[in-house]
Amino acid sequence: MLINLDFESSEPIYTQLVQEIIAGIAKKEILPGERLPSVRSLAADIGINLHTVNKAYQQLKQDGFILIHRQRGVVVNPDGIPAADEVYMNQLKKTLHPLVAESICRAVDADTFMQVCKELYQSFERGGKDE
Amino acid sequence: MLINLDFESSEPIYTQLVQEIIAGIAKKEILPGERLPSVRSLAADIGINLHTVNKAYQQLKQDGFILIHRQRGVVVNPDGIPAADEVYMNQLKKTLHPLVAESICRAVDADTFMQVCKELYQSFERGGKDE
Amino acid sequence: MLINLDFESSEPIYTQLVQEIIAGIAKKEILPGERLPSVRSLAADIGINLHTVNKAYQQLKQDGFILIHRQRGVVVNPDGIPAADEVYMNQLKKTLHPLVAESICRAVDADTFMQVCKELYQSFERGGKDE
Amino acid sequence: MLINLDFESSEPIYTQLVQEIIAGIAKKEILPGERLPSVRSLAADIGINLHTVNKAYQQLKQDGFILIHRQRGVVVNPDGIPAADEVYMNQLKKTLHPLVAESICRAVDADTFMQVCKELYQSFERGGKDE
DNA sequence: GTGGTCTAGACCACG
DNA sequence: GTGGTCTAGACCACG
Repeated sequence: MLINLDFESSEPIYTQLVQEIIAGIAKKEILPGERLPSVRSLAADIGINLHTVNKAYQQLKQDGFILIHRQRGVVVNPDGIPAADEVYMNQLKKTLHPLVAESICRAVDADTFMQVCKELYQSFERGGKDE
Repeated sequence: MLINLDFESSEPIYTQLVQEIIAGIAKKEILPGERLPSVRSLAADIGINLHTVNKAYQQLKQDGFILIHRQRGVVVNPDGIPAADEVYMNQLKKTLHPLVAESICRAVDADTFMQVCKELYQSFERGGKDE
Repeated sequence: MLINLDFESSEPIYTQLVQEIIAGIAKKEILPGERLPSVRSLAADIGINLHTVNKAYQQLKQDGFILIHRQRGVVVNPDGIPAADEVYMNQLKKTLHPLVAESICRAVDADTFMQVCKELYQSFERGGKDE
Repeated sequence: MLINLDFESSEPIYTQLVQEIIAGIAKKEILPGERLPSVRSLAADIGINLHTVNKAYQQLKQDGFILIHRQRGVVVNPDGIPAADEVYMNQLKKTLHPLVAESICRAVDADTFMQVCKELYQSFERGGKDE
């Protein structure tokens, strides 16, 4: 899996890292039960601090994506990622809301918007070269 | 237009304000050429800092949503909001990307995702009671 | 509220801090909506690192005890603490299980055990001098 | 006796092992004077490290649950487990304190809390299927 | 070797 | 002044 970080972005590094790993799982580059690099080795590989990696891992653990064994390291949740519940769907809507609002203002119609979503979905199925 | 702010959110107040105003424009509650309250009066109405409102207005101006005249005050861009260009669409894709990734992991399929988007679009057309 | 930490304990400082603050809420020394000290001032008062206080606050936030406003600081959840749900009760049972097991081995009968619990409850109602 | 370990728990394995054995004694699945498996065989059975089992046994010995003979192996204390003394009761109170505090905050009243304890006691008498 | 905890110190966004 | 992020470096428990 390729981790792609933008150090100039205002998006925190740990958030970007979280998103990259989720993308890797979505693309099935890492499967349930598979190991992720240790905090230290990933930090060294990327060239960031170990605490930053740790913060990303803690959030992924919190959200059910990974399990952290103190000894055996970090693995993608072997039971799979928890399916979307009402809380997730509401959160998703809340996040999409301003994107839809601005798109409407800028004359992007619903079909175009949905087409963009569909293509993103397909890019993950095809191996996710959109990243 | 109703401005709805969540002071407990981690989203900065000025960002929420920007989004609320954009939502108001999307719902056609405020039309091109119409005036927005002055920085001072809006700040007083909502009970937030002058700088916060100013920051929001500056960003809206930057993005082509409003014009700020020294004398005539703040108006929604009379020429309409600049239509989406390639830069906007790329930015949109980049923002949607992690949402799609997590949704895939959580077993939300493309049709469900697009249905959520469609409903959001419809909520704006109907007057945006989803806010 | 008095924060009482044991730096010799194997219990992490941030965990002790979490427990002390929960005890303060249980004793009604801090009420819903009331402010807690800022991360920095509490760290300075106790003589520990700001990150340690932050970790405690983050956990309290996670568990619904407090809200963290970036500007206005930290307040006890004005809506009150989320009531126990099934998850909490199961967690509680799981934590009590080994305590009951060892107590049985050591000839502490159910009535004595429950009496200890009752007295602890009463100590909180009386102002919690048991701490 | 069934040893049930959760390798995904943040609770150290040796602590879980200690608790499982104490639970077995509480349920009278192993009686005073009865032998426990050797360090080696238990480690092999469960599939964990020798040191982990050893650490658990050392703690059980320390707390008076078992005796470790060079030749005769490991036996549950034939004189029975040392009864609770003041030290134990104080330790128990200290452990229960944060559980009671959080339960109060979460609107679990004393009767409910004690009922949970009572049911745990009963589960041990009935053979401890709650484990 | 692994993650967990803690410290010290820095810079930043927000308001 | 507030919390958020990030770094660098240290020591520890676990196995």
